[in-house]
Amino acid sequence: MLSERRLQVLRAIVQDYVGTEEPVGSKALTERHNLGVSPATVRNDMAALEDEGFIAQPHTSAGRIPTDKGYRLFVDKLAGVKPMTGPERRAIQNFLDGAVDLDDVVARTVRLLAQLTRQVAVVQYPSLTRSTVRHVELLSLAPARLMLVLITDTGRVEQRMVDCPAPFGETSLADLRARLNSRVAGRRFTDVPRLVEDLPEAFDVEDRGTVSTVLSTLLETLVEENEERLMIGGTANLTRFGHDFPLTIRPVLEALEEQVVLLKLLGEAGDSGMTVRIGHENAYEGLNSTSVVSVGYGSGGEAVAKLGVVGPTRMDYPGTMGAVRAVARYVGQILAES
Amino acid sequence: MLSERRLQVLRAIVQDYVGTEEPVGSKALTERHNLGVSPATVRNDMAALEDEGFIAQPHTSAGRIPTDKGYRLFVDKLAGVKPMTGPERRAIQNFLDGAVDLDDVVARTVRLLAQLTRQVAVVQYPSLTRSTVRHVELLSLAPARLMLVLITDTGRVEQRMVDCPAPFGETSLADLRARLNSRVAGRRFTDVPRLVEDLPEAFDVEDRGTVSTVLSTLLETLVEENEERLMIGGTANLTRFGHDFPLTIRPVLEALEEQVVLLKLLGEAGDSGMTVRIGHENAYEGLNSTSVVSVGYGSGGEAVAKLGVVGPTRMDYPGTMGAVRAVARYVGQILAES
DNA sequence: CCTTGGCACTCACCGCGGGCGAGTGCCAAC
DNA sequence: GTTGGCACTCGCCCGCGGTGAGTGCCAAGG
Repeated sequence: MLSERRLQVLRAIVQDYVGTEEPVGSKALTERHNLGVSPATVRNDMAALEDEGFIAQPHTSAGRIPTDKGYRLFVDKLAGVKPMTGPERRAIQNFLDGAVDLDDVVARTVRLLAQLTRQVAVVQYPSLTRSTVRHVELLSLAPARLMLVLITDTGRVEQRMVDCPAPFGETSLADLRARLNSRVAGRRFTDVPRLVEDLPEAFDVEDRGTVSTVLSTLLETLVEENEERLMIGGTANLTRFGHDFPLTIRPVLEALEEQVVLLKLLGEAGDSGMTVRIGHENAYEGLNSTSVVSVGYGSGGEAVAKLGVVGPTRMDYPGTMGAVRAVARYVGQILAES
Repeated sequence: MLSERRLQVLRAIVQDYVGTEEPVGSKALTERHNLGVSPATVRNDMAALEDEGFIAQPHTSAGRIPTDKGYRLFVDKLAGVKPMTGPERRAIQNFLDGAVDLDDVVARTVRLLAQLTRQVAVVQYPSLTRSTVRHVELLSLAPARLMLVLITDTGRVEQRMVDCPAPFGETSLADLRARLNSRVAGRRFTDVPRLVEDLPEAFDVEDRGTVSTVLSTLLETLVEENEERLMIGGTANLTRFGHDFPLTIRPVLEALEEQVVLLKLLGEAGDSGMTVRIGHENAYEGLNSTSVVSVGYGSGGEAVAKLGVVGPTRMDYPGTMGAVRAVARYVGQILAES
């Protein structure tokens, strides 16, 4: 176990390195933080910290920089979450309050997060699988062609074309529409399959094929994973990444374009509370020099999706975590209101 | 007027510079292209081209690189559009054929363009203002709350909530739905205002307020400009931009995040045929070192939106133009089929 | 008048070597 | 356990000359 002071030293190293982006030495440390001990003592502590793998030196006889493990300790034990200031809070709220629809909420959230953290923001659309059905609508486009429109409680709208095996009359359509809604409106997506299971039996034989087709399309829509869309923003902040650009930035940009990767990344993060993945803790190789701070958000107490930021491992963790948490909270409020 | 050979020299310079990314000198030119003249002659020609502002040298006694004006001449007079090869064509078609809905078509198009050109791709969603109405649906969510769903011929779906001034019965709703569709289905957006103008008069006095509200919401949706969304992709290709990264790449990333800027950019491009905007021809400052190649695309003969790529002024214009044109053509086909 | 070979000149690039200084590890003293 | 001293390491900066690609100019030849 590390002594209290050594933890202080680690904290100081992380803070300085995050501020200056340069390896920090023993002398500079004692000057900028009043640790109450001499550089020599700090040197001993640093040697110990290095032995334990919390810090490293890029070259012999240069200062130390934190390792992923060092950041991990810092985040877990040494850093709090820096709360937003009052003005910041108000700014967040004002900015989000102007949103007109779900797309706009997500878009604004992305911008806001990117601006607050000066990093790349990622916001997942409220997931279908955890929300409830507000309404299901069926439109007849042609005798044997329907459009299925699904409206969720988060304001999201999904539509699908349905090619029917047989013509489907207007009265049957109205009937199906009514029965369907009476069963699923207000219910959670996960309950829908069970609720509509026996629906075809209520119809004439010649309509059952169509009803089944409609139902299976509906169920597909509900589970369809690629509908877990997300929006990203603030990629311009990647230019503040470091000095050795092209090599660092390229894989990150590539990862950001692969929504699949990002979704998996967010999915791996814990379901409750804030998750911080540091450097190599990220499964995806291209993000080995980045940290991902993410948290779930939702309209009620329950998280329906996640949002977060991607930035260099050398980031201001307390500030970033504070911003992410605050934004998630306000977005949740906005969603609950609408 | 420039002699034929001088044009050849300019073409050779552009081609070599695009290939090597390095200033090209007189000797290298004569070696790599058989111009039939000696380096000395080429030097004279280069001096003339420089006087005219088509090329410039970064430092005294280095090779020449084309100026924006030089690229302009190259594109206008010297370069053709390089057609896609057979295999490329088939690959494009295969890739796009797999799309399941409009979002998917756009997403695939972006990926495809980015991959083919190895640059940043921008695809505008088919614009509402030029397409036609396929169907308008009205759903009653609550006694005084409706949802308006607009389906376009390009497969796009827009929805709006409508708060009614007074409760609106199911029969009135069905009536409105029927009348509305019989008037606007299959019509162009621009014609809709005229077609629904007198619709409220057909209803009872107590329903007219609601009908008017619905209509104005519909009209708003039709003209709403911020619905001109677009999708971008291939930003990772920015890392191949040049050597002096951060400075070049940052403003471009910023521009790409500002959809407004991009939309204006595409909007400024000519309505018919392919448009190439080179370097400072782009109004937006951040894109002064990039060229934008764009073209309209659409389901019929008419363009309903634009797509294109953003890349360094030093790009392979014939190849890029070929790819952009080919993709636009195939996307048009896909849209026409669905 | 255009083309060509020759020639002197410029200047970016590269590799080398020395001085500088921040930072370290070790040690003896407190 | 802490501190000051001290020798050592090594990355960084800077100035240096050599090299070579490329240029502009000029005089000779078609």
